[in-house]
Amino acid sequence: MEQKPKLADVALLAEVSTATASQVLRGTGRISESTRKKVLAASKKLNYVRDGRAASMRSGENREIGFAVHQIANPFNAEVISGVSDLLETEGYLVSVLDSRDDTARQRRNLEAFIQSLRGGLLWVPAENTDDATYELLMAHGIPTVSFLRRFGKGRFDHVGIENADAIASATRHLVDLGHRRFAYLGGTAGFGVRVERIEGLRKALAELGLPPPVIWDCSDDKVSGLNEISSLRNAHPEVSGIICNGDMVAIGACSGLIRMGMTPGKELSIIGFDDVEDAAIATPPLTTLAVSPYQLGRKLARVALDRINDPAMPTAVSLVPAELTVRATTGPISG
Amino acid sequence: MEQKPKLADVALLAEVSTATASQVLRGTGRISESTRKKVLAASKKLNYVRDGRAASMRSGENREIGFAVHQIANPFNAEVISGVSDLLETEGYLVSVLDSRDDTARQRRNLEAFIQSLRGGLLWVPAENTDDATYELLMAHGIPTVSFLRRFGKGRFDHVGIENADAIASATRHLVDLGHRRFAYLGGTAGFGVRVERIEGLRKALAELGLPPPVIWDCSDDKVSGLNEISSLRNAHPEVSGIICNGDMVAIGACSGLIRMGMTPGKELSIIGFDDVEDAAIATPPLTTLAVSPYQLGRKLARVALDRINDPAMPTAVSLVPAELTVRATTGPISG
DNA sequence: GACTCACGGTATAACGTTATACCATAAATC
DNA sequence: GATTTATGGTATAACGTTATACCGTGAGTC
Repeated sequence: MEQKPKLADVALLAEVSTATASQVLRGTGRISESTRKKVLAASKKLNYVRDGRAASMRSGENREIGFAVHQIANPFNAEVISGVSDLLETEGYLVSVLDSRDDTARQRRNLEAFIQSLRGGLLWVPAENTDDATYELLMAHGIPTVSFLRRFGKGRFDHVGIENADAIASATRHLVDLGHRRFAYLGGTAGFGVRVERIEGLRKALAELGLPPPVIWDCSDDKVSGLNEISSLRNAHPEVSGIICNGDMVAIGACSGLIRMGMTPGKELSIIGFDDVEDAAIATPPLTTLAVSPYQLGRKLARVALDRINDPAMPTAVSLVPAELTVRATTGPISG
Repeated sequence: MEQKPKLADVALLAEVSTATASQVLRGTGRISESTRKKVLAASKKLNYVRDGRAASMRSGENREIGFAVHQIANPFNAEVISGVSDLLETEGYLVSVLDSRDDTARQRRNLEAFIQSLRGGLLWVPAENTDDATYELLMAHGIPTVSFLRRFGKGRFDHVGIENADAIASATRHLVDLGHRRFAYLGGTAGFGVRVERIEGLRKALAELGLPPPVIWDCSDDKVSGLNEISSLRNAHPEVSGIICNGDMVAIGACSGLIRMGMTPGKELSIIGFDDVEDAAIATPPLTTLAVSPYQLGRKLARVALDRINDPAMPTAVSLVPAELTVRATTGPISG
């Protein structure tokens, strides 16, 4: 196989200068139709692909966007990714995903390597307990960055997230209407954005209704944890009948756990998830949840990123999208 | 904020040449301890991060690896990704993920953009119906590539996959021992690697036992499809009692479907999945499946890629890892 | 004291693009 | 016919690294 063709090879074959070839391929519109054709033919014949590194270095443009998530396995994130890339791809960007697995050290390594290639932008779900230094790192290197879901500090980056407090308030009202009086919040680990806001919302909603504060029960946001933790929670707090979960996966796990314990979600205990991932509707029983459309959320995120890239001087902003209570089978009137 | 510092700035501050600064930062070991310290101090003080584009362009090295998958949402893939990046990160590589969503057009766009930045390597689960041109594209640009799971042509790229035929044979024997005589293969769409090999394996295993050929029932590899298709399959082929699925997700969906229809997986019908994703063990009922450790598979994949990168001249090879029958609750003796 | 040699530093030319400024030529204007 | 003005092409200098080849200096050898 021959050497990788470069612009000079194309120019040579088309009998023009590299400057001309470059203009044709970039479509500046300054080149006559006849030479345009020659160059395009030559490029095609040689199977030319430009070296994006060189191009980006010279032009200062880079149409690659990174999406650094805390957990690639999370189906919610997977749907967000679809929304993000559908929008960005139509604008000619390439979206690639980095996974920190909520490990700050891994996240740090990933971001350091990412920064080196000076890509066009970064969408970022910060890992839990991300330290200031990592934020400084990103700030210092001036890559347009949008934080997502988990917010840190204020006004440092653009942010796209969920109206957590409002959502939780509507879930609480729903359960209270069904007769529930004692609540727990299940899932998530201490200290990070969404969970803090949600618990705060729950506390406030209960206080306003004159009800006792909720039990807070930490665990990771996956099915297995939900399955395991629900029995401990039940044993420790038998008075609790309304459970609001940090995510659908924990909620689904918790429902499986209840079934294993011989109970029925929506009868002895009511459970509400968060997100409305695809599985929520087809779980047995179908899960009552706070629905945010992850796909639409992804599109919103992409839009914010594009705006930032196109106008880096704009003041940073926070966009919150609402979550809507979707009642299915895991909530019901209190029994006994 | 000042301009982004470059190597020249570091060299200036350390009072050495850029050549020296470069050598220090790369650790060639040719520079005296005293100047080494000066340079490192200057670099730290300026918060210098090298421009990876320029470095890669000049040196021809690029420690970024792309992993192009057909479906990022698939939990199996998510676990593979963990294995891949755990191994590659220890070798100083950055792994980023591209999602084709099994759409050949999107895959094409992604790969074209990917190639432009001339990264260090590509791990690739080809989308279904990937055309020759896309393979040519990758061949032509000489990026070390390893295909994964889905094989195409022969010997063009290194390949890492699963011993599909053997696995299916053991699943078949298990079901036959339980008394099942009529089989179906559920899930996957026509014409691609793993499915072809598995169906072939099933055909052969049944033929050797003197049993009738299997029913082939196509559908996408997700829960919803499994849930929906199982009833049509049941109606169309009431004689079938042993179902082998293309993946755990379809299998779990099919089990949910059976339950909705008032049946019990492992009684009227036996169902076997493939992969052993995390959900398989905690599904209700727990799923009998052909277990491949996706994490270990990922490490194997990464290993093969590294070997290829380190020795591009080596002849291409195919590595197959076995899948092990893991009996849980969705298979049982034939009833009636 | 002339010769070799290792050591540690540097000047310089790449890598493959694109932005800029410039220069022909032909057409248009008076 | 001289002057302006589009039009379409090109030479050249960046972008920020690293590989190569080179060159002092001082120590070691005979």
